[in-house]
Amino acid sequence: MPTIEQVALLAKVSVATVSRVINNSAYVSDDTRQRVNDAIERLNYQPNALGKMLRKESTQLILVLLHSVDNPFFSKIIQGIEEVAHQHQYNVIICNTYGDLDREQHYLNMLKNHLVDGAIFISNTTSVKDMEWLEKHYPIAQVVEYYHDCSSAYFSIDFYKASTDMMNILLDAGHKHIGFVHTGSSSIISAQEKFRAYVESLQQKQLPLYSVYPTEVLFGFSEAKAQAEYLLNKHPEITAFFSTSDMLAAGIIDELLVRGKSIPEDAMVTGFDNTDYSIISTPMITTVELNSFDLGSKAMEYLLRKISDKKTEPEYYFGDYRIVHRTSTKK
Amino acid sequence: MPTIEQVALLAKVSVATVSRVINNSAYVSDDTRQRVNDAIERLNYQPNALGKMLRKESTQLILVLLHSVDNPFFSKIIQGIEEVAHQHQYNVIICNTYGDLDREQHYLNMLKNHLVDGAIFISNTTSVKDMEWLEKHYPIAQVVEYYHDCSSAYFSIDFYKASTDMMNILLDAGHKHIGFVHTGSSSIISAQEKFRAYVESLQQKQLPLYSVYPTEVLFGFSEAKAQAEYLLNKHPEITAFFSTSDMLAAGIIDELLVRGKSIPEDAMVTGFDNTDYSIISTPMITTVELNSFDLGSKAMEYLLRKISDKKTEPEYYFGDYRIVHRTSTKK
DNA sequence: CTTTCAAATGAAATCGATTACAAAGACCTT
DNA sequence: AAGGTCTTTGTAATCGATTTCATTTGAAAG
Repeated sequence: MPTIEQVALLAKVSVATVSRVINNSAYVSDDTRQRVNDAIERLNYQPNALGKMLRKESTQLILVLLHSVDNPFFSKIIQGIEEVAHQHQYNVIICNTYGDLDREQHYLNMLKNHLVDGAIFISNTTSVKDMEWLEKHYPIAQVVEYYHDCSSAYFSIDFYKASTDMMNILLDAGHKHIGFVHTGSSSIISAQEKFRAYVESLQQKQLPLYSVYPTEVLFGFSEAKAQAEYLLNKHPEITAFFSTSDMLAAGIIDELLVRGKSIPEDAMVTGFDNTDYSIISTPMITTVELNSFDLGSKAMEYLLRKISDKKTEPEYYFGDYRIVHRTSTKK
Repeated sequence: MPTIEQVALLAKVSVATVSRVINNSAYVSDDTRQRVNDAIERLNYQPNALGKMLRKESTQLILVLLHSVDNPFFSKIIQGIEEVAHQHQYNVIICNTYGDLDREQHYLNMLKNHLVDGAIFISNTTSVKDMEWLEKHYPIAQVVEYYHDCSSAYFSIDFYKASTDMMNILLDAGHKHIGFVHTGSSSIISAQEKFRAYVESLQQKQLPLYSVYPTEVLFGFSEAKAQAEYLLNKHPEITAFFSTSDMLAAGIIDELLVRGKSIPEDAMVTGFDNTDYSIISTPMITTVELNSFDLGSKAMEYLLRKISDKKTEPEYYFGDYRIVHRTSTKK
């Protein structure tokens, strides 16, 4: 592994000159430039990134923490982040936490140890208190999931409003017995807001609530199917389901079909996120589409501002969304 | 941002001693240890990772390059890699290339610049020649996709054999007109082997081939549906489809259902990878399940051996697979 | 009372780059 | 010819850690 020093030696110049050639940072005569480039070529020299980063006190690296990449919904967000990052010569590092605090802390050390210049949380496990502390010391931003009582910046959508819109579709279609299906952590803001919208929509019309207390199991087709089965056994009067993701909607649909119901005639179902699942499912699922790419890029742009100027004030952004009407609710 | 020097100053010891306390690497009296820890606490000191890495000439970082995290099939592989990596105090960095060579090269600089100790390619865009060169200079491994004429290690499955098994299911069910549907790059080994199995299975029985030349579009539901539509219009005699992924199978199924065919009575369809798509689809899809976690962990274990001993010989591993029989082929 | 060895600590080199500063030469200008 | 500017290069400090080597101290052994 050749170093800059060996290049300098071979080219018979100082390391400073080699550095100048590499970075094109100052006057170098054509002759020496040639010699240096030859030496670089001959030695197959690759500058050591660590040396550079240490000296520059900047790594041009951004950490993205998320539950797990296997949620396809996250993919577009990441693309948005990457797009902006690459435009500014930043590289993006994606790390899976699997909702495990230890693992998250472990990866967060990259931030604390200055291995990355900033971090974006797509779904956080860290407590509000720790987030607040991080916000004070490092450039960070939250995407989709966030803490309302945390001063750190976030880029999300108004889940309450979107969910209320969804509930209105079911209510306007005349449904009076609407079930709520959710699996996964109930501590995240999106889950809370969706549930709040469900509850308040029904309470305003004095309609009954049907929901199972969220299990702490992960977003799953089978879990949703099981919840739907449980609810339908207990309350056969249910004719519609509001669920918090497309995958769950698919599970509910499966259960309804097994029971011989036809959709949307006998029962309606709604999903969330407009993932591929909503198209693959038969019938296709009515769902909420967020501009996730936009959320990712907006967050990254903010982070860049924050990195270059520590005094940048945190921003709080709610992006657009639209409801995609499909067969699962459309007669 | 406090440095080790400021800690030393505050604790009235040398930086060497602070380092000893942090790393527990040599004799330190209880008294000074206490003082150092107090200073660390008071300054809220976090050691700078770059300094450490530079000196140690090891970053404990592994780069994972893949097309894009939005292919859920990759998720289990990554989990396998992470599991082993974390056991050995390595961190994993995931980077999306989107099949873009420039982007891949860009990320590969992390390897060339010694920012990571090794790399795993889950789906590579780099040419065989470049891979061969990388193999000579850095610890690398390939997972799932690989180059047969490249000496670098790989961990995959025998796609030809698995695909032949699949074809036999369709052939044994009596089908004589079987279509092949594939979208995405045809340069990857899995696509080639699957296609080879399709062709040879039919040729052995002197049966006709039905396939569209693969478009370079990405793995898509709609593209698969369009291909099925095209093939069925041209060759109404087709009664079965062998497709290279679950998502594609879902697209084909959709087209068949639109045409009023019932599955599996009128037509059969097979997928690949056993992703969630194969369960969500109605009917559920017969598919091939790989032990992806195992492939990931095996690759990571090899990489660790290679890192600690450059002379480790490359390994070539074919993992287990099993066919999951579901409604799309089961009468 | 010397010798020996372990424990405890610090000074300084080192990892591989960037960059401030200094200095020397070339080329004009007046 | 003196002074100024621009080009070109090198020396050495610096980033923040680890680690080698040397030194000191104190206790145990002879």
